[in-house]
Amino acid sequence: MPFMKTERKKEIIHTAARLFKEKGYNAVSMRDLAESLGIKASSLYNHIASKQEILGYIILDVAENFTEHITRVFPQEISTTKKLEAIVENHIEITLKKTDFLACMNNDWMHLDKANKQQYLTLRNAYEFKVREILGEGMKQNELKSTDLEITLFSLLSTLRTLYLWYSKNNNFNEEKIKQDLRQILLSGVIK
Amino acid sequence: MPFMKTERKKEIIHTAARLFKEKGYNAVSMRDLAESLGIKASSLYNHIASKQEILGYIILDVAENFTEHITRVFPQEISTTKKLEAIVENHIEITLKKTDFLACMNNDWMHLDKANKQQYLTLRNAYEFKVREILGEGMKQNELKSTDLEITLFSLLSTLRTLYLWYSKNNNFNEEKIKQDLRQILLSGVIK
DNA sequence: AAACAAAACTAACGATTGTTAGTTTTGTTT
DNA sequence: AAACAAAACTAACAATCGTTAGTTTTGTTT
Repeated sequence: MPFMKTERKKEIIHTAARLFKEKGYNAVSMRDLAESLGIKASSLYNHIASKQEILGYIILDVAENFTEHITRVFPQEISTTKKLEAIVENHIEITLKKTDFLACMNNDWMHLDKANKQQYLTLRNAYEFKVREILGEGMKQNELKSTDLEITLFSLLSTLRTLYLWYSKNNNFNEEKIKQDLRQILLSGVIK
Repeated sequence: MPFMKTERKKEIIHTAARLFKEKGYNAVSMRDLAESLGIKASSLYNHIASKQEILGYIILDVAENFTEHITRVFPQEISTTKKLEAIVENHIEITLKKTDFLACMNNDWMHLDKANKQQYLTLRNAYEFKVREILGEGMKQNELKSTDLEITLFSLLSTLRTLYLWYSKNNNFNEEKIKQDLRQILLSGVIK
């Protein structure tokens, strides 16, 4: 069966992400993961190098998704409001498409090994920096209310980061509706 | 030394909370905990019954703090805005006074044993229900903007729950200032 | 049918986990 | 000084952890 090269690996990683989301990285054993896939734990090592590798793949994958998007939006010559809307939209999209990966990133990034953790934190800091710049520019241009920059940033990101929790509970998750509602709640509270 | 009855136990629990906050429940061994206290792991069992007991104590303690407060505020005959302000204030206070316990509750509640988990979730659901009622009443009385109730609730609670993350990073955490800022961001975006 | 590689298996390893039993130290009370 | 209890200790247990080595099964390619 040498036709599926990385297919099985992806299957393992997605199953792992689902389990990690439910119980946390450390509470999921390789035997648990293997059982969910209908194989023995040792068979996993035909496809992956270590448990750590799985975690690294999951978290850096979704972290890079965020980085990629904001790197594209940041330099555009559009209003602050438009940029923030694009960011909210991106969070919603990733929440919908990569729920398990996102949950895993939020909850288990501190269990990454040293190299991966450093890379993750670098990406995260760069992301926060860009959002901070956008908010700051909006306040400077008098497009946003001049509340404390840091706390506004924190509040915005907190809500967006934990969106997946709310998504899991409400199955009637309408992408267009939630986009409008979040814009109203998060941005109308900030926009003059 | 039979004078300190529960003093040492509290010390253990607070140290555990600090470690759990940093590394997560499952990543902290009883030997790690003991070492932080300068004793051997087996000595812990002179004071506590199990690792689970520690987690249960931490989480239910802070959960009951929230319950107690909202049970007191909920039936008061004051405006919705005043109630929400009281809730925000309480979250700030607990964030400041019980940072480690709160972080532990947010991150490790799913590692509680069956009985404690059920009790925690009951308390949490009751809390959310009361906040939902308060928001609903405010919208009904036309005191709040009529955005989607569930998503407003989610956004509010997300920010408040993860306040401790922001607090850890910013050491210039002025209680009075943050109270005002959060009221502006969270409530002014909602209040007409 | 022979050859081959992917992917499963069995069996086991050394390390670590939470916890228990039994003993000694420590400090207070009589 | 004798008695006592709190709280430390040593030593070990059964279970589980991630992982490795070596082998067999499976399915495709020649």
